Amino acid sequence: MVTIKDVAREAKMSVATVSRVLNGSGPVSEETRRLISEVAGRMRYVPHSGARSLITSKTQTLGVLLPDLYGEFFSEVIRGMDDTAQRNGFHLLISRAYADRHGIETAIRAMRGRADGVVVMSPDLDAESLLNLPSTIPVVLLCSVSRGNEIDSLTIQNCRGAREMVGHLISVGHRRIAIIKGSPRNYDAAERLRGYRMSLREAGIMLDPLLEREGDFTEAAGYSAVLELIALKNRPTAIFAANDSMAIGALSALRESGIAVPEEMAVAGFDDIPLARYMDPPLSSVHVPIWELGARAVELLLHGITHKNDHPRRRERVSTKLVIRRSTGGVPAERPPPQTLKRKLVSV
Amino acid sequence: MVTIKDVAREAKMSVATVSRVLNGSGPVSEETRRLISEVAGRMRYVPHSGARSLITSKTQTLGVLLPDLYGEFFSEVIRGMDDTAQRNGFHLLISRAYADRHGIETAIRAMRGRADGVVVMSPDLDAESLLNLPSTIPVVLLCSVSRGNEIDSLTIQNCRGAREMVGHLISVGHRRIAIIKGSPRNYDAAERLRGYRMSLREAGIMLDPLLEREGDFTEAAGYSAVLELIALKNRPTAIFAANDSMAIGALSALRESGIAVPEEMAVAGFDDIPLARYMDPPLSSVHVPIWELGARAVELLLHGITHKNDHPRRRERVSTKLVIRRSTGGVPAERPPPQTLKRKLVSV
DNA sequence: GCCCTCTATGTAAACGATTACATATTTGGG
DNA sequence: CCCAAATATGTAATCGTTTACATAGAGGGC
Repeated sequence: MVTIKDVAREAKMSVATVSRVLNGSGPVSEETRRLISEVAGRMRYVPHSGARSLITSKTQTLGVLLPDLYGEFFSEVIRGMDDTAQRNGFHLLISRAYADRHGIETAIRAMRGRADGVVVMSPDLDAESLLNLPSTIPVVLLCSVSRGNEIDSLTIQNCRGAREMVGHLISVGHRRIAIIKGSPRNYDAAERLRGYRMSLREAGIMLDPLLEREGDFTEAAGYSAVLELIALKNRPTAIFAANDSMAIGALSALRESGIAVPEEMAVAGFDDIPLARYMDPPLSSVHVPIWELGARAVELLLHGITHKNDHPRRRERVSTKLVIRRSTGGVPAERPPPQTLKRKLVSV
Repeated sequence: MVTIKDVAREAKMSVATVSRVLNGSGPVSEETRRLISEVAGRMRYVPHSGARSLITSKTQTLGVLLPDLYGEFFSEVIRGMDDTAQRNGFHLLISRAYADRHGIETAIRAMRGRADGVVVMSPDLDAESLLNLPSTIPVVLLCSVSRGNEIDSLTIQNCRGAREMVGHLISVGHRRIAIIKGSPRNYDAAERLRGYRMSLREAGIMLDPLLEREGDFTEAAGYSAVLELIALKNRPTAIFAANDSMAIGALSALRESGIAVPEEMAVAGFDDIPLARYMDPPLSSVHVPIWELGARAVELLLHGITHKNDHPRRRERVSTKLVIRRSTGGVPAERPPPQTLKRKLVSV
């Protein structure tokens, strides 16, 4: 491997000068600049980032700790992070970690000397556990919050989004509205449940425990929850699933049970994954700007890094948007004319 | 930050001994071992991986270069890679790169000193461009092959999978079978097209250029391709989409046009994404073991690394499997009894 | 008691860059 | 023509590890 010394020798210059040329730091004559650039290019010299980061104590790398995430969410959040990181000259070191405190600590520790900061996504961790992460480098919490105010955090406007969707169901006439919940330990799921209940209470509708079914964000969970719901003596007329995957499982179960959507049962989801509009009927959902979520998390992290982790902590939420399609009935279907269809779909 | 020197001073030992204890190398007395472990633990010492990799010239990190990938594929391939990497004590440095030769070269170069090897996924790049990647570290090509035999590569059994699916459509009686293609520059897409044609030829069916429609792997492309196909004077009776996303777009278009699937039109996809079984009707597809794809790519890369890139190059393909559901008709629907449903769904 | 072989530990040289400081050369003002 | 300032380049310390080599003491065979 060719090092800076090799280049220096070949160009008959000192390593210092070579370094200066390569980094554009310090004064160098135009002549030397050209000579060294030429030699370095010819020898295909590439600086060794490990060595560089040892002396500068900057790695230009961001760690990302993720739980087991499936589908579009994972891809899109990473896309947002990578776009933002690259634009700022950073790389992404991605690692999946067990969601318990020990797993996270180990993973964060392994980042020492590898990353300048870490985005930790751990929606299933309870707030206390995250209180004192043993980290000297900046940390941003994604989709969870710590109890204290020690860590920057970024979350989805879960509660508001759920409240609006349930509010919409109520506004088109539903009174018996079921929810398929996510895991009780999951922050997003808990917040969405809170929004559901809040909305019902606001409309003066009594909460019915029978209408709150367990789920775990998988299609299979949505499927079996529906089987239970339609077996009830007093069936709901609408179902709000805490995410789209479960809503899709729900649609599938309703279809097989011969229950018409939205006529006999309205269905709504959360996330607005790209496939939602291709369901039958197209699925109403709460749109989550996932790319922005990743992008913003990295921005927060970079801010922490430039301020050497000595900055007022922030707590932000990205806002959601109601997307009403046919599965909730009551409102004209979203069906753009064919000629404009392609562009619109791609842009969403 | 606490360094190995701090630990040495605190334990009144030399850095060499501390290093020996921490790495379990060289002889140390049981007493010193305990003392140093205790001190290091108490001081929360974590070795600086940058410094370590500088001297050992091992980073314990694998680079991953990906194009713009969407949905389940992206998540799942990374999951497979990360699982395998972690099991071998490696980390993943993930970067999205422009798919042109220059972008890839730059990205690979940026990996120097950061990664011990790189997995490059670049299905849209032509074979020649990949011929001489300027890399001293091992490279594995994913979903593409280089013309020479200079680089390890791993691909999907695209051609065989497509051939089998089209063969199945033929076996249930179809003669006019359309294909919605992927981008012509995409390796997977080209191979799937080849399998489609091969299968038709084997059955003595004339190829009809009108039945080969352009696509780009998006739902929108599938949607509009179907609108064109059903406008033909001599409609096909079956549609093979080169991936599931386009098949889903196709289903949506057929539904809106009031064409019954599979009675009036059979539809098949490729990839077998988890959602395929939740479509209406459940979508027949060619199953691709995505996790295994990622896992195997990392295994190949690790092999190259341990052999210092001086090993016979391999060219492997992961095998696909036909999954027939209702959208192609002709065969009993896959609908497991409710009680076993959940387990089965999750495991797929 | 001598020498040889272990075992346990320390010393110091790498690894490949950056950069403070020193030195040499040029430039220009008076 | 001299000296200060500016410019260009070099020398060497440094970052935090690993590890080859050196050293010192302990144990054992003769």
